[in-house]
Amino acid sequence: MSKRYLRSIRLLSECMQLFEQASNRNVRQFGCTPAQFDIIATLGNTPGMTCKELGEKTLITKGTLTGVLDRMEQKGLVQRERGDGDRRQLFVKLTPQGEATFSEIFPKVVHAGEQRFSGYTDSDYCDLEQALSKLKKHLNEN
Amino acid sequence: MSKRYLRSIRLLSECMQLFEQASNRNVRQFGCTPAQFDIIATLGNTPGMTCKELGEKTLITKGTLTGVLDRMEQKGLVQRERGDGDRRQLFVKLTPQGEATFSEIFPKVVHAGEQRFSGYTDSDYCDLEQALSKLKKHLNEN
DNA sequence: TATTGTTATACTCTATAACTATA
DNA sequence: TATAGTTATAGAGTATAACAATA
Repeated sequence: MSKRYLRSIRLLSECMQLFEQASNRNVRQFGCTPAQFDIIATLGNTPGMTCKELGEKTLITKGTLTGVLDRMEQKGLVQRERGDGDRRQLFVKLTPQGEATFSEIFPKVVHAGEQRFSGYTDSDYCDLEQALSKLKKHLNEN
Repeated sequence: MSKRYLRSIRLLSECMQLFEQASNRNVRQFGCTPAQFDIIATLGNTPGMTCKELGEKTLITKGTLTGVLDRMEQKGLVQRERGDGDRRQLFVKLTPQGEATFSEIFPKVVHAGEQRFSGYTDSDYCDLEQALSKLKKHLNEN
């Protein structure tokens, strides 16, 4: 019987869409596409990382990543550097301007999102985290 | 303190991505894009609906929807009809071929997704549904 | 005047595969 | 041979605004 499964998946997808729709609109108002914001948020507060690592964290495939990074480089948000070790790897990091964008936008986006959780109690968070942690573990294993 | 919020949102997004990545790959193997599958799944087992209604259910904006429906019409999956009532509205429904595609693909996609929940107990489902229902309600209200 | 859906524009993401350069 | 990243290609989704037909 797949009713139970469908109900859960539908709920998961509805929650994600409800959240993302508002969040994406918010991000775009700051002049970033969702993918670009994802990269800024991933690179923020790090010394940078290889394209491979960045692709794995953001789930953007390498061919796509090149294009996204090209546009961000044009906007002066990221820079690519050949590292000292393996000369096939490119090291991607935020430029000073990228850092500034991160510092300015990230807290605002987080704050706007957090507003939607106002009234969520400790135990609400706890239940949600537990249920989602279990789901994540399960999805990773199956 | 936004740590709690960030942790929950990160988990939500990770679960969704883990699930969607596999599901989208699966859907594409059947020759549909995720958006097209979304529309087929929404129209399946219904007499059809207006573009407006379809857009609301799938969260595809009207300008985009026209393009998606164009491609699906070309593939012979959907048809658009001017209704009897309000003559501004277009009624969208699956063609017989669209119905056949729905009947063939939908169960397979559901089944493949359900596989990843094998081992999920009744109480696991229960916890997940409760946590997500509460979240959905909350997101809708704030 | 407001609403339904289309058109037009410009951009962005996507999958995929072939390619370059290193290893 | 394998890996990191780019290039090339074709298609698809996105936001946005202007528009036609109808209400």
